[in-house]
Amino acid sequence: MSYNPKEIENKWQVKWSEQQAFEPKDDKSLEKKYILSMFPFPSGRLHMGHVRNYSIGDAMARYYRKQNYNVLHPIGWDAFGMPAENAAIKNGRHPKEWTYSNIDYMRKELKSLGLSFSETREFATCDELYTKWEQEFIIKMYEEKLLYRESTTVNWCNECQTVLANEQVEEGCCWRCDNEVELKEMPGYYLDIRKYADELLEDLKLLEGKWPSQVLAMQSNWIGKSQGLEFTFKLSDASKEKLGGKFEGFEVFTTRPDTIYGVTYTALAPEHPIVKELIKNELLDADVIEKITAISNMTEVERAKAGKEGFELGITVIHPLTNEEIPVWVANFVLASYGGGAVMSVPTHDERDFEFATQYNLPLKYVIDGGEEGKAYTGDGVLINSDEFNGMKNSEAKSAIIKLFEEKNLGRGTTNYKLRNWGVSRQRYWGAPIPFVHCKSCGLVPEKVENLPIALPEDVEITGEGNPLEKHPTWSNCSCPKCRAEAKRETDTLDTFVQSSWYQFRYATHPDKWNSCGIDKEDVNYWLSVDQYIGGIEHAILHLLYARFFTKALRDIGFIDNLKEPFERLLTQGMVLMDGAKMSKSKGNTVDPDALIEKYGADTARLFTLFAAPPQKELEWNDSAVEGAFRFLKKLYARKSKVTTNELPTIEHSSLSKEEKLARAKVYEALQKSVDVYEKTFAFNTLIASCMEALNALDKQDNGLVWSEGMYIITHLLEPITPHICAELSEELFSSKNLAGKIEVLDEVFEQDTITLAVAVNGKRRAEIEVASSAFKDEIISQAKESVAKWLEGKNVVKEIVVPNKMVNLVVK
RNA sequence: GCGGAUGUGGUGAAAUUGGUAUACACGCUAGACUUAGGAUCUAGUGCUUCACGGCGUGGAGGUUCGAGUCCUCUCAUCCGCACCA
Repeated sequence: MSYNPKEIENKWQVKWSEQQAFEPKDDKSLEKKYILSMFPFPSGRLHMGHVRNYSIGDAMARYYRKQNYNVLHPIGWDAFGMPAENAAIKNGRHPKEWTYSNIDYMRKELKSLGLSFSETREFATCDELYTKWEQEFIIKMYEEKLLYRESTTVNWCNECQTVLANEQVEEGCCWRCDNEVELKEMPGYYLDIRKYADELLEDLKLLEGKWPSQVLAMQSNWIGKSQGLEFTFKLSDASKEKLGGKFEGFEVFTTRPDTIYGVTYTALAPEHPIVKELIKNELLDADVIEKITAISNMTEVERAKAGKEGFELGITVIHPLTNEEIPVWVANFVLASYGGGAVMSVPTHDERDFEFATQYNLPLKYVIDGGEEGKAYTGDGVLINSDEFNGMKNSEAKSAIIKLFEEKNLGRGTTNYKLRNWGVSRQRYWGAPIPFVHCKSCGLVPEKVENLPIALPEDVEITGEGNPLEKHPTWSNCSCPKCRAEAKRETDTLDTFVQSSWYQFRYATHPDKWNSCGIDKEDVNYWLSVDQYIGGIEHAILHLLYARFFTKALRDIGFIDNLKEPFERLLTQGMVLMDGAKMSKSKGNTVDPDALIEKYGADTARLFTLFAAPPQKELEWNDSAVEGAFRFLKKLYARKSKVTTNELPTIEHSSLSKEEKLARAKVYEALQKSVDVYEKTFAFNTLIASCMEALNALDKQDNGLVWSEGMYIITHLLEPITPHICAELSEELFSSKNLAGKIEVLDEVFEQDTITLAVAVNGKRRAEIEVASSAFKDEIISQAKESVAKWLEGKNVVKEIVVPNKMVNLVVK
């Protein structure tokens, strides 16, 4: 009978499901492995990226399960989010119905790939039971002051009609719909991730060598720690008066306190309170007010593209050291959200300040020696024009000047981060409701924990205009949990990234406890951290930063014990490409996993995915290479007729022919390689190649015992990659004995009677010799010389190098 | 501009500590079997040369008996961040 993947795969998928073969065991004394592939968004159908992600994770999970580890390999659904609402708008389907029916379909697709997921630990993040516990965490975070509500400038996507977190803005555009993001002032809820900035940065060190360096670098840049001086510029008396006495001055931050004597102007962000005050009281020319307002209404991208623009505000501040009067400007490049929204400008030693100063003819004052006139000098040097600090190296002056500020109580050394707090409010329906109530007398009040979950109303109208929860006639009506007066429920929902920040703990929590707690500490102590996490690089900052933060926050508010990092090791898989471009529906260059499985079977799909490229690299799709993978499995299946015994045979190696010995050596080479591949390098492509080599070598001989041993080991090795065909062959040929436990490597198979050595003259390969493996160095050298006599004529051999088992190099003159 | 990576046949890619560069697969060429083949099998396949040979891991140097691998410089491509004071 020839290879029939459909029949085999169906048989085993049913069998595994019946046997509950992939459920983790409750016994906590067992050694565990937690293998996690990032869970999918239930978009409707699997794509090849999913197939790759889950094939990699499944190979690891199956490998460890076979080594008798207690393996947790769960799957679930990252189920809230915009696309569900878009489907509602487009096709009139309810987001909930759309989501759960997608899940049902995709669950079948996953099953058809033969993935060894736990079935009992599956959940969707839109399950009310999941929402319930998440809301409890949110309330606790509010009580512990990790969550707060404030009104500030936010990123607004008008297409999605919602606020976005900083991390969700890519080059000034919405991560979902690519619309340009606007800045808008509005209230929202924030998680204080900045409180953890330093820990998040420090703990990246724990992940070195375990996470891709690229991801570590990206996170480190994103956190963006910098050290410097923070101080207040006091307003001149006249300016104070002009502002009605409402401001004493404003704070600035600089990483270059050594250049402080070179300050010739200061600049404020258009959103700065002082600027707003000037506009409010019409203390600026009407056309200037108009222009500043125009800047305020620009998107970030527009501002960046616009080039530098600024206006003198007609107020001045006093330099804290020189007491000089310094003009204050407003400038479009000053960010409201960093360093207090104000900068001290030193055009002589900062490129950006220089450009602005040149444009508006502002004065220059050089304070570090070494540059040229008419240019900004950003290098190191000795201070000039800086009073008592003249002659000091600028690297030393940095700390000396900070010290002076601190002594005179003018300012302080401080650390600043680019990282901004995580805005988690979304003005959308399909998300977890933020469990708060607005009461006229009590203000913002968290819902009582016993009332959770605050569930979404089912009867909503989703039009894409405005917030469906806000427009719902009755849902937001409630009573205040504190005073019982009539109150209004919060209609914002949580960012979907909140759900994916703690799902790794939910999987680890035994399903029997899912009703009684969100996270079980003991279960988490046993299963976490995740031994191997696998997913796309696109989450390098977003999800992976949030999940790290959430882990630390949940620890600090008492929901988990002393866990530092959730993901011990991270593998970021490369994209699946077709014709050099990412597969996408709009480009029409997709491969449908269902069709692929229908034509070749899951094993071929999995084999090709792991064979075509190492997992970390991009994978270029190639239809005929898929055929090649299929051909190999057909061949493997056909060779079952060669097997003559149903167990691992004992073979007397020395009595074998050359071909038989070579075949055994190839088989054991693959076995030897497998540990490294499955546990360290994940270069499944090389393991598969070794198995192909082994099968090719077996084909060159016809010893039944050698064949039996070979098939026994090859099906053992490939089982994590192509589980169905291997399970089938193992059952039929070896009563599945080869799929339990380890197989020991036999060193004797690598021993050979003769060795082939390359002979090089002056490093250039000239000949090959065959010597007895017992041969002494002298014998080898004389034989080598003979083989390359032609190149030695008339020359002196000055050095002879023998590399054992490899080559001989003769150095001649 | 800053940060991270990657450059090896026609293609996807291999290559412990520096030790026979191109394993494995695709593609291609030729042949066999076939009514036929997008099936299967066999052989060949880095470039160059009639040949001996020469040249070959982006480029240029260097260290070494020996470099894809180590060092210096350089070029190209990809990814991320980007007026962060």
